[in-house]
Amino acid sequence: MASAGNPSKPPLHSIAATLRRGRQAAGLSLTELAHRAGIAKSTLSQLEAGQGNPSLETLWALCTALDLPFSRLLDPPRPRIQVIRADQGQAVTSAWADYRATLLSACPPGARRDLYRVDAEPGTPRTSAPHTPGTVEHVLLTAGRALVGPADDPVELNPGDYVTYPADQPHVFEAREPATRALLASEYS
Amino acid sequence: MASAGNPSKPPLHSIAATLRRGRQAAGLSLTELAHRAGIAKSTLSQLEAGQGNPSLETLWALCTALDLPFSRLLDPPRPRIQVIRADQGQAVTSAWADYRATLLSACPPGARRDLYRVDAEPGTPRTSAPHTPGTVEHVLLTAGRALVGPADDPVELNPGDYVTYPADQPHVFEAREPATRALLASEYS
DNA sequence: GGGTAGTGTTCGTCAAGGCGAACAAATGAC
DNA sequence: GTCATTTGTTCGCCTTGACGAACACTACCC
Repeated sequence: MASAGNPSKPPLHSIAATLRRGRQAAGLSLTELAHRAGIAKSTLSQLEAGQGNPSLETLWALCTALDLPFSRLLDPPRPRIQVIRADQGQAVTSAWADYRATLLSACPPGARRDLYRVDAEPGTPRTSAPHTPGTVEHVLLTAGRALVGPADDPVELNPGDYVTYPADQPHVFEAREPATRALLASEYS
Repeated sequence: MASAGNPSKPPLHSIAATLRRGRQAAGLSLTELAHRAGIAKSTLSQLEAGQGNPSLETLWALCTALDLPFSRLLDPPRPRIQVIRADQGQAVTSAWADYRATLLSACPPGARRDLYRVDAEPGTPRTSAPHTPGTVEHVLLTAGRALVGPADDPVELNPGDYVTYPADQPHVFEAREPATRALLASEYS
């Protein structure tokens, strides 16, 4: 069968765009980033122009300098904040058993989602500094009550409620009742 | 200033191991894979030996030939069934607020996780046919009680308990109390 | 105006990666 | 046993990526 010629080209332009966005988000000049990464700025310039065929060392140096996970090199754009209340969302029901599954969020290609269980008590709200660019958080409240979301526009959640929001900006988790619990998925890639 | 010298090296040996495992899993000889990927077998040989500094084109060609997502190049092995009870797991606590986050599962590179909310009632258990190979499910029980996991070895869960198990084999979700709820993450790629 | 300190670009040089042939080592057919 | 065939390795040649200087350009200060 021999699929000898493989015409698939590496997504150079995606990588170029990712690098440029990453660099600008970090507030670095091309010269500065090249210096930190230990590569020539000419190399970086060509890369951001979507030209060439960079070596692993070059890509890796840029990733570490930008504090980007390597797998983040080829990625898409952004999402926004969204709430699905406990009684909302389109559910998939089972024909045989009394079972309802509601799709809260399909995972975007290439993304990674770490899963956390959160236990919080009323008092000082927990405010998080912005994570790396592109990070999105998902919260499903399982018990209690909480104010969750972007620091400047949080959402009140009751048990069963779900919210997703960009986490590359300041965000907050404030328990409103004792023994508040949630599942938190941090999506970052 | 000037973090000029960046001593961090690309994980060449991880990539080498991944490539070798991928190739052997596909049942390909070094010659055959090199031919399919359109690269010289000498190049591939050196790569699997953990030497050199491959170019993006080379790595990309190998990924497409092996049908591996690019981000999967530097990855560890596989998971199995695991339970983290409500009071278990190592938590990250906040210095200021009464907030505890427990990492349940870090997402493997290249994987995708769809998030579902499940509502189930006692009665006939819901049994699922095996999903595509490599699929893993994560369940965090939020209310009620349930028997969850591989059909031949399910686990009893109480609120706050977490379980993960391979879903490319028959598995079950059986509510043991009315108004049983859970978050289900389906990890499949 | 000139001078300076930034920006990101283009160019010539050099080292290094990729290629293909030649190689050794293991296996199977006869 | 010999002859094939396939395995993965090593080697010389050539292409090419990375480097660094020189470049054009802008902004700001004096």
